[in-house]
Amino acid sequence: MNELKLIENIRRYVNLNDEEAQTFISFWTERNLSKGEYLLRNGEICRFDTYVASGALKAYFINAQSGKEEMLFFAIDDWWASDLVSFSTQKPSIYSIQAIEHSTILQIGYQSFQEMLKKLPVMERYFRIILERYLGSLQKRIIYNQAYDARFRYQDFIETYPEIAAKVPQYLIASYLGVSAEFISRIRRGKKGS
Amino acid sequence: MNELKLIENIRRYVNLNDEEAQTFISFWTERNLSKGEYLLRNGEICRFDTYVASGALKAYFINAQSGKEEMLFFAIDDWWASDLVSFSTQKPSIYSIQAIEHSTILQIGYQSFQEMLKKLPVMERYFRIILERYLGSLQKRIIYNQAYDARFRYQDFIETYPEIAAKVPQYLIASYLGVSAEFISRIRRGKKGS
DNA sequence: CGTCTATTTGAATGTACTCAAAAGCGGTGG
DNA sequence: CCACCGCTTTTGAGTACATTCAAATAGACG
Repeated sequence: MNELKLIENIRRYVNLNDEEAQTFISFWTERNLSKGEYLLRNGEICRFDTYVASGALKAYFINAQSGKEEMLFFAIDDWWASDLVSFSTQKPSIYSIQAIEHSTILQIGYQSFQEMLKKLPVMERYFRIILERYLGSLQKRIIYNQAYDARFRYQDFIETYPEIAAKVPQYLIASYLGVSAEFISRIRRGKKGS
Repeated sequence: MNELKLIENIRRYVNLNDEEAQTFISFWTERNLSKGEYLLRNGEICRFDTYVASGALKAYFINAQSGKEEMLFFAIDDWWASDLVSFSTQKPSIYSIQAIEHSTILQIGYQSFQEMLKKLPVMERYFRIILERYLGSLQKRIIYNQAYDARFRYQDFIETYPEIAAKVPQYLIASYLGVSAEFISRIRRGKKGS
């Protein structure tokens, strides 16, 4: 069931026949995370690539000065949730990933991932596309944070990611947008004339 | 000469024998850009991957509200300067890249790039590494913009990229850091007790 | 030198933050 | 079914970090 979700996702970007899909699936392991459980902790090496079949995760790093969590991204149903840099280089991650509700994930270890790519070279393309899309979203985010005010960014966020806005508490979205939770509240209150 | 610089760069990450290096080099074309010349304009498709042998380029996008340029990155000697997303997808870019001084670059077209990868599969690895490093720098930048104040970010910038700080006008660095040019000036003035 | 661009300085202002407290919401147990 | 608890959101008041606009300097280049 969950494997099919992942295959469906992949087939949006590359062609994969049923046999290849079967081979691909055999590399992955399903796992459940309860609320609050960690997928990865700051300083650890990201040893698995993780696909989120259902649930919600947050990736954040701790501000050394204020001690507060700064959100890097969210991952909900049908998204990826790994530190791609740490996974690819097998070096320690600079952030943590934690479940914010019960989640079901599919995982593949680093070695298996390499084997899988050898058996199914077409997947190189898929993962390059995923990487590029993530890159694009990071660029957009940098640009938007520089260029636009908190109100604009908040409204853009809820339009771009309505499913996340519906699931994730506001104070986490505030952190993602680089704004205080209180200010998001004020934005929502005075949103009439938009 | 400039080709050797690129080969040297590549050999920092992957092994390439002299024959492979020759093959690789044959795909690239040298080109000169004079100050102010554009490598890419917002809305155009990025048709070349570009290595900067010497000089300095800025990548920026125009804020629709204020009309101001918002810096996305700089590329100086021995760096890459392309919109990787636009190049890979062959879709229009959302930003522009322009020479801020006379620059010498090496370029490869989209089709040639694909052929080159077929002939030299080892280069897949190199370009994935470059992509990941860029990804890491974007993540760091997002985190730092959220977490730290302008003074900290400025000081981190000049420590991390002293060569850029030496070459690029302050008002462009200000834009890169998401700060006004005037405020950077004030930071520098009051930096005694750092 | 004069011109054009870049940087600095001043004064007033604004956007968003902090701290503290109150209100809302959802679940759990008596 | 209501009371209570923990967590999230809202509200208020005071404040800070950084901005804007305007003008003065300082640098670079022909």
